[in-house]
Amino acid sequence: MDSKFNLLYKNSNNIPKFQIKRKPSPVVFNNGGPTARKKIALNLNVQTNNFKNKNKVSIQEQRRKLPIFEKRNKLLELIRRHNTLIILGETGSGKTTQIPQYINSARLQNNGKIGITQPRRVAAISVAMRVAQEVGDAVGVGETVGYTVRFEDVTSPRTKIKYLTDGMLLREAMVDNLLMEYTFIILDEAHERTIHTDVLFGIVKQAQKAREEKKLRPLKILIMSATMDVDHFSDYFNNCRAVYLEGRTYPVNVYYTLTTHEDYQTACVATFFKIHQQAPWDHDVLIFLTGQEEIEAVAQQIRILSRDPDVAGPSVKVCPLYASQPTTQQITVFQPAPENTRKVIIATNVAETSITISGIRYVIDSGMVKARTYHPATGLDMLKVQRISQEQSWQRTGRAGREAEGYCYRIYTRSQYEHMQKSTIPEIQRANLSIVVIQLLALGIHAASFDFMDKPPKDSILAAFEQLKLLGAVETVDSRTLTTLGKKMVQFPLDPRFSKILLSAQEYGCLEEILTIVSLLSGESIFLNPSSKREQAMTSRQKFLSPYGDHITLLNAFRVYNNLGSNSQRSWCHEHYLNMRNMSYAAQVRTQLLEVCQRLKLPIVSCGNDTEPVRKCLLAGLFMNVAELHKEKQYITLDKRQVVNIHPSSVIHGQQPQFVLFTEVVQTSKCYLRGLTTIESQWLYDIVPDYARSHIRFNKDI
DNA sequence: GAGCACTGC
Repeated sequence: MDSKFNLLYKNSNNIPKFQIKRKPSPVVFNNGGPTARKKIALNLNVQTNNFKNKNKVSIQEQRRKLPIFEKRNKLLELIRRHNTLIILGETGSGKTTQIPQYINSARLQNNGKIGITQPRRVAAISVAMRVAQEVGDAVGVGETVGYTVRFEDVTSPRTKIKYLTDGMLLREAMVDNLLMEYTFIILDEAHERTIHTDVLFGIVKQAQKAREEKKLRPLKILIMSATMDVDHFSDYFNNCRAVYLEGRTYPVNVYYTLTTHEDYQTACVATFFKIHQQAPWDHDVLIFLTGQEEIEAVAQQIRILSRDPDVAGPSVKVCPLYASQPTTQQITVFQPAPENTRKVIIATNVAETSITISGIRYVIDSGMVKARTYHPATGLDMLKVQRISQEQSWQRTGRAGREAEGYCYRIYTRSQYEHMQKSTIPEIQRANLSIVVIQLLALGIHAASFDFMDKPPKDSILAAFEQLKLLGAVETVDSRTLTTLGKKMVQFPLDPRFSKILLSAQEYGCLEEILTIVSLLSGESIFLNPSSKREQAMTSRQKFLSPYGDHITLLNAFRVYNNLGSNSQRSWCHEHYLNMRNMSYAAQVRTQLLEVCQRLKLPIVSCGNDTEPVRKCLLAGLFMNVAELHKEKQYITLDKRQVVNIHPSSVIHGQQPQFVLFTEVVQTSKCYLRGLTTIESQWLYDIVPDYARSHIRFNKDI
């Protein structure tokens, strides 16, 4: 079998050269003996397809069949007795959908509301819809059961069970830090440790205490999580009680490689074909890799090899899967493969939490992930391929055991596994904290004294304060309050630098233009660049190009789009290789930001075709993001004196203006500036004189 | 002349 497998590479001469770096050897795994067998527990993920009433069993019957049902009374008793409770639930335990209903029908919330947070919008919406159906409201979602996410509030004054994104609850907390609307707050998927959930931990804990002290209506807190890190959670919540709920998962046989494999991509391909030749055709395979380019390359490789006449096994349907993919392509992942065809999904970590696919019996785990890390010392974001954590590896493994006993092939040795970090570093410890710091200040809290479950690095907090001080949001780095400007900035759902830009627009008379640019920067890129049609894409968009840079180019494209009727927008986007989804998202953001501006009574004026006010205004918030030409094609940032390059995707690439402003720096193979606008150094002296004097002169002295 | 994981307000 192994020698046969080797043959298959000899005959395949069609493979693009960048894909196979060396001749692959077969990957050898341990035999997956009894010790490798482990029944694992996972979080509940939203699975809309599971909600379908397959066997015409009534909804109530389905509810009774959930593992959680038998524990209903015991759970209610515990919830009654404890003010804070941790609920650990395996996948399919039904905790997300059932517990709020149990509380509601037992009238535990005493005429108050139950708020249940989710890290993702789709989850909040789809769970709410399902629960509304279960509750049996004739009118459906928006009555007893509702949801609130950005751009959408489907609740009524009668809503008792409200699903919302964690970011949304955080916004609500900024209006009322005691969260008086709720008698129950359920923080679901707490193990994911999103930056919002982490801040909410401290907020709800504080609200509970404050309400008790002020003899107000008590706040009950439930923390729901997959089975990890229990002690850590419990320690933080004053040693509160934790209960465990069984789920519905199947055993997964786990295999490790016997030797290390640096070329994990090729090892994944080799392992796939090993499985492919043995497993029944209807057992689908899920491969975890790190990024778009890598996924497309491996997909291509598998397609080519599977057509090789020497390869045994059924046909193969290859489905790449990553978040930035057009939705139409993502849909194919959910469609079952035709008869006698095996489906192989090659995915990033979207498939770990956000997207659940049925039919997976095999998982191949590269053990790698691409992650973003913020470095406070340089202010740079770095995107790096690194090893996953042990928790993450079990999350991936669990994807094979959703419907039946499964298999997981780990492209790393047992010893490598044992050397992995136990948990993924929480986002709050590796992110730029300026938003968190300003939001906490809006609540009168200094981030350095906030009760975090895991404290972010001191340097990150300090860097955030220094940035806020430069922007004029705080007086000093010790401030516990915001300036008048800071209070306005925090109204916007934006990075403080962008809020500052919006608030400066009045001075330059260009709020119309700035609203558009900031909205476009809030979402993903509107430019499509299919590798096969790159030339056409570039020429079709030629007319939007501005010599002043990427921001003005974005503005030009949006202006045309926005003046079109809604029925011609789609085809126009298609013609110009623009992403319609991201374009209309930006339009939605723009509407929201416009509302905030109107609330703040900012005059909505336009500067017409003059770009100078727009560029100056951008500089008012992004003055710490300026680079000066240093030598041939090389720039140096004024702020931290980093050597940087213009990213080739920029419209400025190829030109060498003396000074540029940028929206972000990302380090990949080099340090690249992305999102550029040309500026005059004199503007810096006019807008931020102190900053300009200290930084420009300093740079010249080198 | 490179190529960016994933969320969210």
